[in-house]
Amino acid sequence: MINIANIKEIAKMAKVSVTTVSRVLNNHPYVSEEKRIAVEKAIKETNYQRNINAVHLSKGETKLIGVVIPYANHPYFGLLVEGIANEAVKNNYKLVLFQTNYEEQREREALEMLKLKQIDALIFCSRNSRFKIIDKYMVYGPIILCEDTRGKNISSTFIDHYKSFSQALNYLYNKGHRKIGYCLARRTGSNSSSREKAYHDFLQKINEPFEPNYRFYDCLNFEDGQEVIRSLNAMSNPPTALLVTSDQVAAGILVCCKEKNIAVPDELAILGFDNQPIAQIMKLTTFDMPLINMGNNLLHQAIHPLVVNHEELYVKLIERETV
Amino acid sequence: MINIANIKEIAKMAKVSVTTVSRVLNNHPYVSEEKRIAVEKAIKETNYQRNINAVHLSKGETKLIGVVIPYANHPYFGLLVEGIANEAVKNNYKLVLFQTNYEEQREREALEMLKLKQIDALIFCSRNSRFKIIDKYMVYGPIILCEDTRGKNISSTFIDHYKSFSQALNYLYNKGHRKIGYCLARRTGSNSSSREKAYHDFLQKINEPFEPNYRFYDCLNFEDGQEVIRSLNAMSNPPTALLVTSDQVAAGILVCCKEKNIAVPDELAILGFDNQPIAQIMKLTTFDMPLINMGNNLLHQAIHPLVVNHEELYVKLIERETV
DNA sequence: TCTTGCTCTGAAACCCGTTTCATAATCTAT
DNA sequence: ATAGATTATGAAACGGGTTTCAGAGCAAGA
Repeated sequence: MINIANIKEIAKMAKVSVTTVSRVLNNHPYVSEEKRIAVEKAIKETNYQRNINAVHLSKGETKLIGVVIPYANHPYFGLLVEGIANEAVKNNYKLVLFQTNYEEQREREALEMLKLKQIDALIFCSRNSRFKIIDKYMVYGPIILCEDTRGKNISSTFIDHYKSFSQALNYLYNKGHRKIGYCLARRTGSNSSSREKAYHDFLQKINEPFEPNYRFYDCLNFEDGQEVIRSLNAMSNPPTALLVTSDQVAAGILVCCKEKNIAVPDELAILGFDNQPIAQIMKLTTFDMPLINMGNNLLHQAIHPLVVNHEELYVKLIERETV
Repeated sequence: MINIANIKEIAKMAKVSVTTVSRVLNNHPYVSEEKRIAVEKAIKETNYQRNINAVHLSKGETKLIGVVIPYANHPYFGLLVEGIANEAVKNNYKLVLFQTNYEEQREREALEMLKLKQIDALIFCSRNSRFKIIDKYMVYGPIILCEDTRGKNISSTFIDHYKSFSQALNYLYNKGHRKIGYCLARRTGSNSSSREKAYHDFLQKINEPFEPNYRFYDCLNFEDGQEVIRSLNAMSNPPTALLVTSDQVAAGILVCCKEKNIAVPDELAILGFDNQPIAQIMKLTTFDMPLINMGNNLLHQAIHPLVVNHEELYVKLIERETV
């Protein structure tokens, strides 16, 4: 029984106007019981389905939320999207996924879709485009970021990475570490900058020199741990502790340590981030990040764009055996 | 400069009919150079953008492809989606993601969106609904599956899991193993069934008894390896080799083995599937699955639904150190 | 009794493109 | 020279809903 009827036919069948049918469909008040029942009967009999594109055209909304992520294939974004998706289901929204590989062109496409009203709102889980560009598109619909935007006119759910990185550094300091390195996913980006700033401020506070070699970038996946250990091995004065902003990478490092007989945590302490399942099984000390929660929240902000609000979520230290 | 103009205004400005504007927008032939330039000028001046929802209503297509996955947060589906997404970008399509957690209700929503023409085609990376239900929706648009559908009237890109599982079993057999267990992601599903059938046929062929304890289900993530090793430890007569249909799980098992001093591969051989990065770093022997490729192909079939076609892709053994 | 204010209803305007059809002008081939 | 194809153009129909507006019926308050 292929889709056939349109609202006119329903109106004819129920002997009412299309307006009344539309009212029934949208649960408007001011429809008499009698006519409502007649319309519902006609709908049932014809197996009528609204043409959703017509609805979109009329209403100018699509019930679609854009989600920008650099890689679909990474547990951090996996969890974030999971959180967004679950909340979307609850609220009868669907997601349009933009996998960008951090190409600005892809991000621009997402923004353009917002402009064209093909999506109702846009969530940036991570971005490469400058803020200025994103700002230009804010008139077209809600845009939500997943980074600290306090002081800016754009809503977000975020973790204060300056704060949590500082917390992590202090934790290592209290465990006696003075030579601390770190691994970041990328060189640029709001979150990375916050962390680097925290690092520099920390060094200053404890009065230790800045060692450029102690920084590692492009640490994204399990396999990136190899390169870190390789570099460490080549150092005459390697760090005694490593802050690793992804449990995947931390796990990769850990495996390499075992292989190369580097004692963890005695020779090298490893502190992860995310508290992914892999951290649990590998007994990784890590900072729990409420990613699912964060996803929930992001979607909520996207569909209830009442006011600009910045929602901070907090990390929690999970002590296990690598520090 | 908020969106303002519509096609009528452009027509007025360029002193042509809306039809001609539409022709220019859609690169129809039969527009004189002169008018084409006038229209393009008006478009540029007003910064005109087509209302995409009106286009959808008119054309009955959306340039949106639905992608059904159970979990966003799993490397198998991550790679598959990555492959689909990359090909989508190339062809100017966007993806609508349906994360189902294997709930039929979610799968149904995706199918309904196809019916409502809110998406042009639908790709099932994995499904829970019976084939019969999916079949009912095939009149509404292309549906592509990621499983062996040969003999069925529905397109797919797939790996013959019967074949590859048999290949894996034979490989272990030739290495001297007779007591072989396996870990699957779920109890039901087309791929799992093929593998179980391969297993049974293999046992019969080599004339070994069927040992129900050697089967493990719900092995999806890294942490699920723990439970497998726990069970194995409690067995008086455990398998000497394990076929693990996800490198994540295999890696989890491997880590647990190290922890419990189970020698791999001497005491327990582990054979993974997928050839994820984690397999490389952990020196896991595994079957490479062309997931990105598969994703590319799935999208291609979705947007070029000319005829029913079943595209088989092949696994490739990667010998490392766990068998 | 007269106003005011609900409740209920439908005609018509609106959202905004695409496509069909009719017509005219200009070529091409016989 | 003439039938037939090709190029070029716009009016109008179409896709299918939502929303505005005007009007009718009826009840409550002044």
